[in-house]
Amino acid sequence: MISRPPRPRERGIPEATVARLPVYLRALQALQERGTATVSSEALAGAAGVNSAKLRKDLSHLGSYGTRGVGYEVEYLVYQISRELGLTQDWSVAIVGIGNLGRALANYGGFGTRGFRIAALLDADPDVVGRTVASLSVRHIDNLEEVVRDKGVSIGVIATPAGSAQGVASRFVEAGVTSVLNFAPVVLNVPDGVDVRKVDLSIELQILAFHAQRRADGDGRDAERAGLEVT
Amino acid sequence: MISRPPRPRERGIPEATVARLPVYLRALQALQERGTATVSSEALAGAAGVNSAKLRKDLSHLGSYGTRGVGYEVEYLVYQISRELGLTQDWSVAIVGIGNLGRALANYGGFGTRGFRIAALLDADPDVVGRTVASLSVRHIDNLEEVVRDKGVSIGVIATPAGSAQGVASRFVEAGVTSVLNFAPVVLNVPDGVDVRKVDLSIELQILAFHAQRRADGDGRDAERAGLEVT
DNA sequence: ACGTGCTTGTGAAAGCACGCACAAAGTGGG
DNA sequence: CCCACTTTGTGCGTGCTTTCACAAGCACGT
Ligand SMILES: NC(=O)c1ccc[n+]([C@@H]2O[C@H](COP(=O)([O-])OP(=O)(O)OC[C@H]3O[C@@H](n4cnc5c(N)ncnc54)[C@H](O)[C@@H]3O)[C@@H](O)[C@H]2O)c1
Ligand SMILES: NC(=O)c1ccc[n+]([C@@H]2O[C@H](COP(=O)([O-])OP(=O)(O)OC[C@H]3O[C@@H](n4cnc5c(N)ncnc54)[C@H](O)[C@@H]3O)[C@@H](O)[C@H]2O)c1
Repeated sequence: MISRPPRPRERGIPEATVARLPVYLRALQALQERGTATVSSEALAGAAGVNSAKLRKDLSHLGSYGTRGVGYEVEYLVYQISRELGLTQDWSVAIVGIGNLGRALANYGGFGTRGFRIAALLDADPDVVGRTVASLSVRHIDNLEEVVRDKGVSIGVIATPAGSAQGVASRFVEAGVTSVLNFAPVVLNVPDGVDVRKVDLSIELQILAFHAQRRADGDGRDAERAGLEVT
Repeated sequence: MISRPPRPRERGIPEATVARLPVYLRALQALQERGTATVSSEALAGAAGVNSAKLRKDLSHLGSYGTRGVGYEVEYLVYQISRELGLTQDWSVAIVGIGNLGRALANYGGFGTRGFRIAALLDADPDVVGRTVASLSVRHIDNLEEVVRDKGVSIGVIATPAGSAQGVASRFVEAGVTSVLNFAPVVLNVPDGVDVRKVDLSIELQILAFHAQRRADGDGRDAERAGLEVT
């Protein structure tokens, strides 16, 4: 009865699950490179640093891709997760702010391997504009709209100082970019329908400091509320 | 195996709150620089990009530091949050892996202003060891234990390639470092009591891609399921 | 054909997190 | 001194997340 009409249209994957899928994907790709054909939820959960029940529930949101008594076929699962995450298509990325961080990002080779193509680098500094970074010539920020259009940029990365970030974000939005990754330590204001994620190293350090202090405080006695763990 | 019957349910600020305190702190410091003396939960919440009820509840975990009818005294609140986060003391940070990213981190000035002092840079590459980066001479990774001891390092930052990250993490732990910030795209295995946080740019991009794809899929018709927001 | 053993997929329970809405508490004017 | 107004602190309902625990499903050997 249950024919095999693949049900890829499961709307509504929990946000928490979405955030873990990339982790599973990476673990699966590592297994794949090692030639592993199938993997159990227990083993994959171990590699991803999560509880196995959570892993199974997460995967169940994509469909029933496992085989009871056996586990999951690695290659098939890699494909399914990639498809769900939208990695079967290419995404064009523009980085604005080619300073310390922007250069590091541009030179990082780990993006291209996962469907993300760095299409353009932009900066406001005349000394930086025109220089070649990671085989790309840095364009002036004034060309943002043109670059977005011509290169089909769909993801904008902001690596400018905090003071310039909101302006850059607004221009991205104006140009039609609806996905933004922000490294500047400011809260960006964007209209509905635009997805902004931030990476803030200072905040990470402060969270670590909080836990470290707590550990030091309640020392000796009940220091067990200590570590979160793993990643 | 590790069952923990006794629930350590004592003094506890929710994890979600801890993650937002640094955001409030930054907003408060911006107000402080502008000379603002007091601020309402509504105004501060706006600056931090959160709901005002959430802000008030978060702050209530630290104590009753507001005045009804008036708001919060900026300076006092800055102090209280700083103290809670452990920023009234200095934290010594060591960065391992002085490549693209490690150099950007070392050159970033935004840490020192918040109680974090970059105390040492370490690398394994003979070409990198001995060079001066951000006024620090890069030490060889073999000196990790010595450096941790002599500089009182309490936070370790890992910016090495993925393959080296676990080894570096283990050495950090062995040397007594219980807080680790990991940029390498691997799940680190550490003993209980060690706090690891990860920053993974690829994951952020993949989450953006997921939402972007969803937006593109259900276009035109019900595109309202669209953007989150965050910052 | 059928039992054995292993692993998935998922109800159900428990725990968190969020945000509304409002009483309590403080300010300032009259 | 009292009243009108403002803003905090929080009780409570709602929905999301995590985890447990186990029936159902599949492979394989007999
Ligand atoms: N470097 C790090 O490790 C690090 C760590 C945490 C956060 N950050 C944040 O990342 C951002 C960048 O850091 P950085 O160290 O690379 O800074 P940086 O000063 O080295 O580089 C900033 C670059 O942005 C360019 N720029 C400034 N205004 C611009 C505009 N309006 N349009 C286009 N380009 C503009 C500048 O010309 C410069 O090249 C900052 O917001 C910083 O707070 C950096
Ligand atoms: N550059 C980026 O923007 C970026 C973005 C996302 C993730 N990452 C991750 O950050 C890490 C570093 O990236 P990168 O671009 O700086 O790489 P990189 O190759 O430029 O630098 C890595 C450095 O680590 C050193 N190293 C290697 N093994 C070591 C060891 N065992 N002990 C000490 N040092 C060692 C190398 O000598 C090198 O200097 C990688 O894991 C990468 O995946 C980087």
